[in-house]
Amino acid sequence: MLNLDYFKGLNERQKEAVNYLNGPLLIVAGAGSGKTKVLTSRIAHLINKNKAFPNQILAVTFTNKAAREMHSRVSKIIKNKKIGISWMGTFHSISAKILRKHAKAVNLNYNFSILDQDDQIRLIKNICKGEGLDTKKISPNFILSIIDKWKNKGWYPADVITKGNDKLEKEFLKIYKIYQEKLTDLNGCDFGDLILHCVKIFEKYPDILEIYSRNFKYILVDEYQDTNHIQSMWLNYLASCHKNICCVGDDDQSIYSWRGAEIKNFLEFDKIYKDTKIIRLEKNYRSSQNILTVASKLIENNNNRVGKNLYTNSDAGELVSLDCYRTGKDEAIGIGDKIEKLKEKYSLNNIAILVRAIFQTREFEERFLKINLPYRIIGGTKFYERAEIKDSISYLKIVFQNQDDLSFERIINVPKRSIGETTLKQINEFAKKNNCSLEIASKKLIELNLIKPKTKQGLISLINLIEKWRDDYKKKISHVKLLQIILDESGYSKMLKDKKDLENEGRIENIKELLNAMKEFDNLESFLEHVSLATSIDQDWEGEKVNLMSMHASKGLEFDVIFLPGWEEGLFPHQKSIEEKGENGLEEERRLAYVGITRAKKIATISFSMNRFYQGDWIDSLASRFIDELPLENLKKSNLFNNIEKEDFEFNQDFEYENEINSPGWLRYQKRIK
DNA sequence: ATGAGCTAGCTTTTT
DNA sequence: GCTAGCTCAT
Repeated sequence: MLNLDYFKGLNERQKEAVNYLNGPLLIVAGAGSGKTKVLTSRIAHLINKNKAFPNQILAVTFTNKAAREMHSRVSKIIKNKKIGISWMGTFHSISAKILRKHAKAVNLNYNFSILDQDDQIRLIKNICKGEGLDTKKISPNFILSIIDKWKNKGWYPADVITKGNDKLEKEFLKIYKIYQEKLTDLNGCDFGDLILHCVKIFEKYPDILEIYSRNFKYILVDEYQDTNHIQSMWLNYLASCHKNICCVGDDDQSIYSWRGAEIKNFLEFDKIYKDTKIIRLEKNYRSSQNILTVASKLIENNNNRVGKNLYTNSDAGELVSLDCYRTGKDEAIGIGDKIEKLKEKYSLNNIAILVRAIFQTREFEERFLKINLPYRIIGGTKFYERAEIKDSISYLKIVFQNQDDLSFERIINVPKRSIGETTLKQINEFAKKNNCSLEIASKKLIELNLIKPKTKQGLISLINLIEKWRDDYKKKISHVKLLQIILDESGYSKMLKDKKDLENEGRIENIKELLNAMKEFDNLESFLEHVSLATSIDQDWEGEKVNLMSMHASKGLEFDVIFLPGWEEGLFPHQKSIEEKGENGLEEERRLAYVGITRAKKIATISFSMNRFYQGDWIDSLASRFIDELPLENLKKSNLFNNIEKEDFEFNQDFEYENEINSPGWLRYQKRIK
């Protein structure tokens, strides 16, 4: 039976939000106001009231993590009922699911591959080469960003209107056109296409749209402030029948405009949907009064916002610390020392350091290794983006989908098979001329005896192996076993084992982890789908470790203790952000600061240093302008300078400071090395 | 085909 | 200071 307790833990506003079921609803949910609770309760309520079957509810998030979280929380409320909310997922995963069913409508096969950014760049580079474009003058990254923008606007190449005589733009459009053609040939699509193709299908085939728009009686959207134009269109189509769309978001936490997010969608929601009910959740359940006040006062400096008044019943709590250090290194030492003291009261897992740019974690890592303070870094290089993982997956993909040229190209000479640039070019040209896949082209070239003996041998062995693996796959060998076979027979394992350095050991570990992760899936197909849409396998939260991450990555998380180092002009707000987007960029940086501060439940510490070793040089830095915007009465300022004369400092940067010797971490380090 | 050596550029990165 | 990505020599 259903667990009806879900209503008890809600405040009046939250109850209203859960209860208001019919018609468009916009929930303006401040930081820590319990929006996930509202969303999950709402889903439970819909099911409980028999308003809809679980499969008639569409719940969209941006991240897999958020989707998982929502899933597990709903399952907890709806005990015993064995129902999956089948349409709960990210924009991309739900789009992929729809697209697999109707792939033919956009000239794809149901088993199309999904390209990640790496694949996209390689494809663009290829096209540029073919078109004689200098990739040094125009970076493929830039071209890709233009194409992405077009896709976000909902434009296929034919829809793009170029401005009169902008030659460069015309060039980009040409590349876009070829790019889309190539994708079709590859039987693949990129992340943008997943959503764009869906929208185009909805537009062109009302009968298909009807299946979905009729089915989705209720739609819920998380982090609505981060949607872009095409996602908003996508939602409009799906909500067109019942118009029961409930979007939750916080304009103050919109920090992904550089990925195409438009706060406009959020701010103008009630213009798109008539009779929109707006509910504000302004009671904060997370932070102490001091923390909340500091964050609120800061964000008040933004002009472009709905404006809200967060309040809390919590105690004033500790003042927010504002620490000034002499150098970045001192900052790392100081924060390390503070954590040493705090860890008696708080679990390390509940302490986080949030930085603007991920390279800033280095200084902390160095220090923490030295004092033996365990830490984990969240974000950084994504698991599935690691070379060895991508190689493994490319092998699997080429077995599964024989048109996947990108995968074929990736592994053709990994491990080395004496197949170099020239041969690859030859294969590519042959494939282009005969309109076939690279694999077929290779076979033909071998038959025609057009390849040098040594290279030929390598190529033949690869092709035979691929065919053998396809046989294995048909024989229903488990996908885990299949990858093991592939890695052994291709010589990949041997390649890693032969190269004995630290990095390669890590690679072998990663592959083991991959094999482990694969076990969670029933078959190759579902695993590959997961891989295409996921970026990381679940971080291990095991053990007691301090968390290091970017402020972006911290959105949606909370910790007892938060450190916010590096609040210096140029670094935060970041120079580039202001240069590129002016006032809007600055406001987004300020929202980022707001997100950072509001992650803290009990203790927040902001810091900056006067000197920083940055990009190979010592630079004098200025405290961030955001620091001037913080309310003094909620702050506790300290200068954590060392008692060392300036001369000493300049003569010897690596001087071991006296106070360092007394720090707990340093003492333990001394013990350890004895 | 492959590795050494040099140069340019350096945010954030849900999918 | 670091590193990715390219050129050039082997």
